[in-house]
Amino acid sequence: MAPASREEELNKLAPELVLELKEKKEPEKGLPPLELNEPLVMRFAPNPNGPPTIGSSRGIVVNSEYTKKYHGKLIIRFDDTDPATKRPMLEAYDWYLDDCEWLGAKPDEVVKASDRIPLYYEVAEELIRKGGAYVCFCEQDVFKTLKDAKSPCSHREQGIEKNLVFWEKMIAGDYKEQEAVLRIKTDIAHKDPAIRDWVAFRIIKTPHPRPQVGDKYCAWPLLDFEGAVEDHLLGTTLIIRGKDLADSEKRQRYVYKYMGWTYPKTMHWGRVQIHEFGKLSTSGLKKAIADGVYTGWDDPRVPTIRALRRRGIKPEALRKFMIDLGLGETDISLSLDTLYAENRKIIDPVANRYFFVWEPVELEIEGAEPKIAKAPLHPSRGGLREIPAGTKVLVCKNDVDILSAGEKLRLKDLYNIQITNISPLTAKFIGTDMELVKKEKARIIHWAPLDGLKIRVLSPEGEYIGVGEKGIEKELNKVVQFERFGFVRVDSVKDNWVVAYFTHR
RNA sequence: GCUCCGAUAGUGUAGCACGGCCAAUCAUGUCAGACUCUCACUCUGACGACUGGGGUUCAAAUCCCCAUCGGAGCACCA
Repeated sequence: MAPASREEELNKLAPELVLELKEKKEPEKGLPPLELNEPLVMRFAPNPNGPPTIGSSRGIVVNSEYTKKYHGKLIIRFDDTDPATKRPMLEAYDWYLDDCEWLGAKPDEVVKASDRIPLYYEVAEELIRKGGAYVCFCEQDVFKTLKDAKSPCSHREQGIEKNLVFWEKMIAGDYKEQEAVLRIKTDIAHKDPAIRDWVAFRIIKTPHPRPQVGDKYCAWPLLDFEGAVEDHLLGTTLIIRGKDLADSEKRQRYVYKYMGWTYPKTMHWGRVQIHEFGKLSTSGLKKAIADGVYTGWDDPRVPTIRALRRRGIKPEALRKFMIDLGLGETDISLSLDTLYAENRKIIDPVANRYFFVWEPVELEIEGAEPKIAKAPLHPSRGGLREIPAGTKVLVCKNDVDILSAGEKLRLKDLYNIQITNISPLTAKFIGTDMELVKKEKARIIHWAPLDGLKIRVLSPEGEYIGVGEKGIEKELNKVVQFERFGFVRVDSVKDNWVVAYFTHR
């Protein structure tokens, strides 16, 4: 039976079933719905060792989307507990807050772990008293060998009193780096080696970059401990984290069990790799910027939110892009095309159009009088721009390269010409009507006046230098479309030069 | 070596907890056409996927097992 007639038949027999059929087909768009039996509290927890990247934006957007949707609370927590190897950048704290706000994800609460070290010390001490943690003096490789053999080290059962003494000495700074750590007692024979007696605190004598903290502490918690305590203290009810941190939950649950706390719900997502940027770590970027490979954290070739902003990507586009990715545990490798398509839908209706000629070539037109072209600022909204054309104009080298003598062309919004010579490039005026384009299918190219504005466009693929029509300088900080080139954001105007950042085609 | 995940079109995603509504959704992409004084936008159409093999079942993308492939953890990084 054909589906149509089947439905008809069913309609006769049981109309209510047809309705049900239609209803169930409607899919839930975007993020999966949450089943909540308590108020939602979520946190986004970056290490501010660089500015937020496109990857960070996924965390920011998804957390904020859920807390908005379910009237929850959004916390940003800076996990800045490593003053040495992943040293925080002082400026990055504000960059995060700024980019969050730009993304429409202003947090309800901001917490810096480096302000809260004493709280972690309290929990550590309690854990020691409960017999859930011990100070270990084993060298790293010695402990690893024991751990791999599922054997406890001699410090594991040294007793609570001793541990308390050692711990006091640890936080007092009596030990050197590498000399002692505080371990959480889990199950030394756990089948998963990643879980066995993990380190909660180590000694770092490098001062913290924040002047408020400086050299106040030399026993610093590791992520698993700091995160475990904070998630409880902050009342987090749902954690979304990367799959790479999935084992954290198994480790942290030991702390929660000792302390009698309830572990939050968790969700995970896979790694994201972006075709256009490849594998770039924050530390790798930092080095490349220091080496002068990139001009800074907002260089258009760099995968930071700041760079995207500078290029004219709108926050709504980035949000939608990230939400549509959903919450898969699969590692994904994606292209920014979808983001660009999303952004284009937003900017196309509002971006004014201008001519920009890159790699300009002079074209002399015989028989034409100087004229002022009147071109629409936008194809469907009102407004005209005026572009003066002399007996010479500039055209793109790309267009010239495929030209042959005798060819007829339309200079957009100006008039028709016929090429008389390629080098030097000359043409003659052959009229103004559109018949040429309509009937003879002549190509239409854009152009720029000889005395136009000098323009530099910075794009991920490199730099374009050329000339654009006057008026572009009035679009500072706006996104416009350079016709037949693409969208750009006008970044600066000075000394007769306009610098624009390429958005996308 | 040990331990965890995951696998739907080029890309991303829906469907998978409760097997039949799936001849598999949506977006993006590509191609073709329409519109247009832009190679933009918009519109129309086409293309394109359940990793493989077994099993359970009347029925499997969905449940089970194995294989393959991919990712991650086993740090005094986050």
